[in-house]
Amino acid sequence: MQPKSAHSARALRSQGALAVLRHVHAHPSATRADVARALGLSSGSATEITSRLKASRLVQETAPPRTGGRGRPSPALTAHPGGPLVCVVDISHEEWRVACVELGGRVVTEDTGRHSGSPELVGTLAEHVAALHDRHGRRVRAVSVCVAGTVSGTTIVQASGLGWRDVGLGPLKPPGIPLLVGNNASLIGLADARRGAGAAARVVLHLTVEVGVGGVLVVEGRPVDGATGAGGEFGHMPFGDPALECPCGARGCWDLEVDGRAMSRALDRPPPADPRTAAGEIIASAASDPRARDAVAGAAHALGRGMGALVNALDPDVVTLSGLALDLAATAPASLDGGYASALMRYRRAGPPPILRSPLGPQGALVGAADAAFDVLLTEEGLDAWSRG
Amino acid sequence: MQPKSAHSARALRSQGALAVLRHVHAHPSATRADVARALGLSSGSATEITSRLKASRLVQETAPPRTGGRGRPSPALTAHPGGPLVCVVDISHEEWRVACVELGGRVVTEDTGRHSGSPELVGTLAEHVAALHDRHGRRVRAVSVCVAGTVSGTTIVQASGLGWRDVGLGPLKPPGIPLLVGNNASLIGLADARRGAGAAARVVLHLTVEVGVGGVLVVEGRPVDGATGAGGEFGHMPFGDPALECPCGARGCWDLEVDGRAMSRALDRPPPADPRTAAGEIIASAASDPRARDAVAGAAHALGRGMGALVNALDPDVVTLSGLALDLAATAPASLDGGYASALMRYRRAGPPPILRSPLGPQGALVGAADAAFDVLLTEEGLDAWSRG
DNA sequence: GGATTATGCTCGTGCAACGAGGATAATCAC
DNA sequence: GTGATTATCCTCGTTGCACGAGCATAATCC
Repeated sequence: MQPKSAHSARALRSQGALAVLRHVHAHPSATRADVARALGLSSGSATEITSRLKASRLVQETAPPRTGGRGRPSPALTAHPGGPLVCVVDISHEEWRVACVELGGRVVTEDTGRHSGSPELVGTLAEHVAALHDRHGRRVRAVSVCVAGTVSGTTIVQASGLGWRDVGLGPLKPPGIPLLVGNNASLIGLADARRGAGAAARVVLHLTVEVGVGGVLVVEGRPVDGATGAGGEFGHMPFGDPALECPCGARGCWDLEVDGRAMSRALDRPPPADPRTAAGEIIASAASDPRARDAVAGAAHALGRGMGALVNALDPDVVTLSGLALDLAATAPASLDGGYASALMRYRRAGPPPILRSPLGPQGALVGAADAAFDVLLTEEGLDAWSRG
Repeated sequence: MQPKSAHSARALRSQGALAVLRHVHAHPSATRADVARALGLSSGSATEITSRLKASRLVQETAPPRTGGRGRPSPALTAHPGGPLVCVVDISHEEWRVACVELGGRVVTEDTGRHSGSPELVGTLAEHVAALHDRHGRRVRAVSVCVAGTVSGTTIVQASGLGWRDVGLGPLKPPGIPLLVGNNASLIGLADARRGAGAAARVVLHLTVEVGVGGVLVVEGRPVDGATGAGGEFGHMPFGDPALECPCGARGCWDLEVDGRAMSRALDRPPPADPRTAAGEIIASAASDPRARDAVAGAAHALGRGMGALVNALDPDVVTLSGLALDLAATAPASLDGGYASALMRYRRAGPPPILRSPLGPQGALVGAADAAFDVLLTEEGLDAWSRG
């Protein structure tokens, strides 16, 4: 399908404003002069566009940040205090978070709590979302959910860590605003590719290990997340032992080779109820216990092998890691590199894509989810809708 | 990396023309009214834009195609007879082709020949390209090469079918115009996703089998071909037997499970010198020979399994097939489907992405290579360069 | 406190597209 | 044939966005 260039006069009209707004979102510390330079705008245009954006309650100009440089200081463009907000919901392992994020990615409000894994959590979260919607009204423009599991559209089709299957998140959607649902690995990857270790690269492959392995390919800042948002479920490629059946229903999934389940198996332990915690313990004990060290090395090797396979297939500029993958890489770097090299096509071995560590912490997924939502809002239609109100 | 919106007044100015030109390229039979409707242009704008494009020798308006419909007939927009051309070079198995393709994808001239597999072929092809460049002068705006092998930038790093390794295609580049090199599977996939079986889908996974298996993921008409153009080398993911070493240097490559080498192995035959031909013969003999039928079924099953794994990871709307994959699917459909279903995550099995047959024949790669080049030409810079001449 | 440097604002200009209204070119019905 | 119908095309005045030159402004440097 050829990209249908949505062309119209209206599209042209808002393009300058849109470009500025996107830049402000991507570079929260940018000054007005920075933006003008980056976008190739004349100072006259910058004046006009920013005044329009200010009038629309989208950005504000704050006092110059006193850089100590010469010349007239340039005001910083930041999110307007009455500007659009994204409500981000994070459903992970044993915790949930509901936050409001403004343009630029700053978290404005955040609620957290623990949960037992019951799908009734969805109702609780819906109440939190509704409360935020009531409080901020029209300012809340989208709800973006980040889930530790496989998603398809707005449904969680499988979440090994939570024990959920086919849980619809429709109840989280307030009427009239979009609901987005994404896998946490994909969203961390998105944030990392844009604002973290992958920021300088055009094609970023991000991988994360928690329960199983996931990730995403990000090309020029756009996540390659497939038809339903399930793209990036690399953990269910059969890089592993064909004799092992995965909860997903397939066999030999890579998932089963790299996480707490794999390491427990290598130690002849029963499958852990909580693979995430088990993995953390085994990795921690690797410093003193040779058997644990071997188990970690095995997982790191399997991670490296799959990484090499994905590099062969997807040809990224860099590979970035987060979650337990960072611990595996730190604890057994030689095994990871060995597995990586062994799986790469020969021609790649001389200069393989570097493996970088994501600097984003646990907030990464939140920022990614907000970014995904702002991608929808920072469009001609999104701006139109905002201005009409 | 956030997409750096190349914003400028000049960008705005050419947008309408660009949108029209892209539409004409994607829909060669479109009338002027079609284009205006598809792009949401007023008839006044359409008049202005087309007259500008005609003046720039980019399109011409031909006599209305007498559809027999009511109302005033609308002229058809087609490539200008003095418009830009792309020189396409196809290096495949035992043949080469050098063609000129105009806007819209029509092949204007075509030379073909056979070759022995010697890398000296590059020099011969360079002469053909140079001859076309002399003949058409400035009209030739790009050279786009389609290779049956793994490419990185403008170098063929490995071509099992040709026996080449690290062959640079720089000599094919006339000075001052861009040289693009792509893998034939990726380019067939691009053409198929835009103009073939995948035209209606947003996310298309294309797979082709010749010697080994290759393909590409195409999202909204854009190929996901990685940092160096090597994206889509799915054949070198370890879905196969870890004991087998691939010419690429890795082990267990999927490549080795689905082509003539795999089927010969299943028949206890020695590795064929020409796996493509061997595969054709074995598939042909499957009608009468049960052992051949089993060998074909094995390859089809392996193809299906890998396809399922890729669907898990990439989440396409549809999967399209070309090359020998079509023959495998036709000869052993149950094995293909069985392998596919077995590798899919359970939640996908109820409604898996449909497997479609590519209607594009051997011209597919040519069209894909031309499309890839026109993607570069149908940009603000490309149009600027054309107009300046 | 003046020189330097960098940025912001004003204002006239230009371009691309819009939209309404009339002109044009085919088919259809009789 | 001839008029009705349908669909498209062209003309022209208007609009909105951005440009760019010139001047105004606000910091640091010496």
